[in-house]
Amino acid sequence: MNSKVTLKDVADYVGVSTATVSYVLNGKQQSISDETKEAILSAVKELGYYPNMNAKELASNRSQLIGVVVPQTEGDNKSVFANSFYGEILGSIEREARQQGYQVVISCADLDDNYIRIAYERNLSGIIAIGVYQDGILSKLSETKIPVVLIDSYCKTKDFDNVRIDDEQGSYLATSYLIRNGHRRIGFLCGHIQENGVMQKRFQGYRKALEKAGINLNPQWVFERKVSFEEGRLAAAYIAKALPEMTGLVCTADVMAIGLMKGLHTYRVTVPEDLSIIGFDDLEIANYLEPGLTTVHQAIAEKGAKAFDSLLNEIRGNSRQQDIVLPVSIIERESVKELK
Amino acid sequence: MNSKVTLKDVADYVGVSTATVSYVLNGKQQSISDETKEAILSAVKELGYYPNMNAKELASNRSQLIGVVVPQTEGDNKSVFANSFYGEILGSIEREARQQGYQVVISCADLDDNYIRIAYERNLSGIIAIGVYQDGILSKLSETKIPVVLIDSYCKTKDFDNVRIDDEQGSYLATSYLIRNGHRRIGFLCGHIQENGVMQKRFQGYRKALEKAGINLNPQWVFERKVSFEEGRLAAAYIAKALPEMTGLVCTADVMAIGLMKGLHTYRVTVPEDLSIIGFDDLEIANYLEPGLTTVHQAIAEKGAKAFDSLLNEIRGNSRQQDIVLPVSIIERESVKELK
DNA sequence: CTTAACTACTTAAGCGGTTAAGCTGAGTAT
DNA sequence: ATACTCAGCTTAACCGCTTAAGTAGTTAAG
Repeated sequence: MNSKVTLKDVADYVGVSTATVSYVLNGKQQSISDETKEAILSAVKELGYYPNMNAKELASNRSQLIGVVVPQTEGDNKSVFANSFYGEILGSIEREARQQGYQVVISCADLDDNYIRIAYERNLSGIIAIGVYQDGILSKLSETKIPVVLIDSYCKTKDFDNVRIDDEQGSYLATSYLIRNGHRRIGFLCGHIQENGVMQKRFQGYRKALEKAGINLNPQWVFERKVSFEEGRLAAAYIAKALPEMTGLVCTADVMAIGLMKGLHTYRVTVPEDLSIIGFDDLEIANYLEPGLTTVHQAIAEKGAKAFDSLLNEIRGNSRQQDIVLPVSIIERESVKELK
Repeated sequence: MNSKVTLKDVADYVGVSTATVSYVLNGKQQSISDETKEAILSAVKELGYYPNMNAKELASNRSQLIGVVVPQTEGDNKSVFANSFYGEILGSIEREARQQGYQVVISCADLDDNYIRIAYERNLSGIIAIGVYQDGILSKLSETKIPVVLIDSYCKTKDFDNVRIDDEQGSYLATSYLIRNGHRRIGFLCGHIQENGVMQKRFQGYRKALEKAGINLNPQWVFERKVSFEEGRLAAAYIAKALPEMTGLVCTADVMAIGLMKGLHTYRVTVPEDLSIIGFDDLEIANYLEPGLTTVHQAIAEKGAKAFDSLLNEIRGNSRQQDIVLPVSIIERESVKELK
């Protein structure tokens, strides 16, 4: 670990050229005698040589760096990583990347021109972007030819792989679950539908499930707010007013459902007696609430892992434009009551 | 954004040497006429030139990359980023870094030799490491001369800045709060004390507060477990047995307190009627539970921000070996009952 | 005995920047 | 007229590595 042992130092030490050392270290096609190989390898150990990645990447025009971009804010001013959903995705991407010898550079500042500049400057070999809903930036990204995989994105631009869950199905299952439990007057608490493709799909699922059961959708019972604990809590004021007529509610995010449950307490409405609630995401915390939150499960960590797999494929020049859809399922806990 | 516009391209376009362009772009001391400056700047725009960071860092031997290292696992097999405590710190570091033109490379694999290698290879200009309790690796890091700032670390090695809260004081406050509320038979649920400096300090605080109030510490009521929701839940079995004698409990992590509350439900013990609980960290979720979790607040995001500030100072060659201690305070919610 | 085909290397030209040192010509001092 | 200064550049070495192309020595084939 002595400062600055270079390839040249190793080469001199062994008495060969830097090219030979480079070939040995990178296992290229060149034929090198076993003696020389061993001599080089042990010199590397002895001298404590480590490659200079900048030089390596500059010379080879490849890089072992990938970027992960998350939205700047979701709901409030906190970093989105404070939301364990993003944290878990990030963690699983990093784990996969590390195993493959890649490092992860993060940015919590949305996918914007600034980020594209960085990706470009750093010669990132790939980008994973979470929750992008604007086509504009994607077409710019497309020009850079950097491999990109999106997570939970709904865009017209179809140049990229996309890993997501079946959002519509999730919402459909959630709504149907309430219906199966005897509910017919079911509300919907969600993020802003216009700006957010995920919310659009989930709204579709809700709509279709109602339709199939012959229930009219009541627009008064669709509550759009930002996605956060606090906004969920604040929604309680409006939702309480819809009671007792409304008996069930589909929430498109566990965080909103959790905030809501807290907020409802103020209005003395208890879950699930006065209102059945079903969440979405199955965050770890959902299992530790009282009552436990019945919710739509998605394999969060798997999303990250799958995204990295796809990215690696693209980096290696394989496949393109896949839409990878992970399954969802209902996790039954205690926040939904069966209506007789 | 056309592929590979280099400094040379800009220089040729304007009709000057690459040196001149470099001087203009980096604002160095060299005197350059305004005309030339403007010509270069507009050529940069026109051609869509972006520097190649690898080349830049190679030539200048500086880098705009910092590393953030978190422990591999805490409690269970999930990525620690799923714990919003770490997520929030990471987010705040990234925000600060971005504003200063730095990028953040993450690693969730503990601070180990492998990471030091990466730091070295990548020429990281600094490292922020969270929750390091082993001196061995720190002395190795010390040799590399890379600026390092630790967060929540308690190590003998005093070569580095350390940002933390007053853990002992936090625990002391928490315990005193229970005492002030009439509790005298107070338990302690914590992480493994031996392996974890933070837990040691918090245990001290608990001990001292009891001592000051003339209360004997009952070792039976000290529950050591891993720090996670699930381990908190599992602890309920043992803690329930200590009731009704024990009336209050200090938890050294909100996640444990939350898991515990869930677990206690199974044993039909209610909080705070049957047991008063005070947490530690003031995670966002603490405010959205029912009952709201009374807890020791720490400014999590600020920890990250302060750590980056310190790091930047060191990178710039200023100050060394500061111990930055952020304040703690009690947030009163509803999980503690006043005993008559 | 040539020639071809290997093996086991070396040479050297980059990759895209930085930066110390040098050069040039106009302006000023002597 | 001569020397000095200094603004405004240029030159070129270098950062540490990759890699196409070349070379020498051996062995096998014709």
